[in-house]
Amino acid sequence: MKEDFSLDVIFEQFTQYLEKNKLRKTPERFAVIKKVFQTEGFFEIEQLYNALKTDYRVSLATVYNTIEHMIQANLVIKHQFPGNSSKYEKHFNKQNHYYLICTKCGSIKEFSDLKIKNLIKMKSFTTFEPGYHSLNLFGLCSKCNPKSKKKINSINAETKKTTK
Amino acid sequence: MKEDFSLDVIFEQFTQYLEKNKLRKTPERFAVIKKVFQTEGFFEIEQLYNALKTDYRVSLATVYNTIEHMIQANLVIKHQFPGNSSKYEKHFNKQNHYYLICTKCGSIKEFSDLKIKNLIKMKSFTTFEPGYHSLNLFGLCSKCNPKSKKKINSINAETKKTTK
DNA sequence: TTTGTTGCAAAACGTTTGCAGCCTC
DNA sequence: GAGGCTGCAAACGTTTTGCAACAAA
Repeated sequence: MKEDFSLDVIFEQFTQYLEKNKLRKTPERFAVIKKVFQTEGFFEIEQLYNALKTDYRVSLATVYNTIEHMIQANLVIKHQFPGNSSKYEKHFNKQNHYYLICTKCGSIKEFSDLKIKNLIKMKSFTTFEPGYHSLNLFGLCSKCNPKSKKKINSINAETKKTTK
Repeated sequence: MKEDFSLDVIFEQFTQYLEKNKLRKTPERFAVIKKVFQTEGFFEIEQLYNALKTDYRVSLATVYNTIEHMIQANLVIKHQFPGNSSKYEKHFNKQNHYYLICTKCGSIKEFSDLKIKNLIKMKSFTTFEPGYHSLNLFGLCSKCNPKSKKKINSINAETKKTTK
């Protein structure tokens, strides 16, 4: 799930959000954003906080606060998968999110599918304005599936191939 | 999202699960199940616990414990929508779950779409065995959408119509 | 100067755990 | 009878909150 972005553009987008909402441009906020966009894949708050602490003085409360703003500004997505703590993910512009979640071991694997994506995007509603969507397929991963000694009759095995 | 079920069948399915796993058939467990299947829509543990307490002596721990077994037995689904506490839903046999979630007010509305459902069900994976899926569309509900004084150009407004 | 934002620590909250006694099997 | 299950209360881990000091506007 590669994305093109430069920190400048991100900062710009966030600055606009801050100004629009009459919020202050504090160094802490930009430090958090920078770290988030340097992080690959999911991250948890505690993780991010620890990473930040090493070269910057921030409090947990500020990290939570800033992430919340980033969500509002459409720069971060919050996932609440099975497990104790929420997972977050950077989210440059609108994107969609497809996951295979193992109901036994909890492992999460991303996949993508253009046909599904387009079909969902086509759909419109009378009173709801869709932004992004996320699709979770719950099931058993290869490790947890008893009858999986390599499944052969896959019609279209396109995990991690269809992207972009 | 109406479902046909009788408590007997549910009890039967759960009993099978218990026996298969060498677990005991305690009255508490059946009291929890009964209450769950008498509940419409989502519920939270605290809610369920309070409802049960009025006419039965159960502990919170037992409620959590039993719900966990019901999930394993495929009788309950756990949702972790934005918000503090998990939401649960009875789940008789395999079903899928489609929601419109307002990113502003957090309201959740169910919808369904046969085309999407079928397309997703068609998909197969080399190393993953899908069970059920859930699709979350995040966006703005009518109340929170500034430019929604009744949207007219909806191509196919089929919320709550496609459900079988 | 004003007032939003910060760090800190305490509190809150949902959920999990330990344990003695109970009850299914 | 043995061992899984219960209720209870304490513990846990994440997230939120209150507040005085600080700093962006």
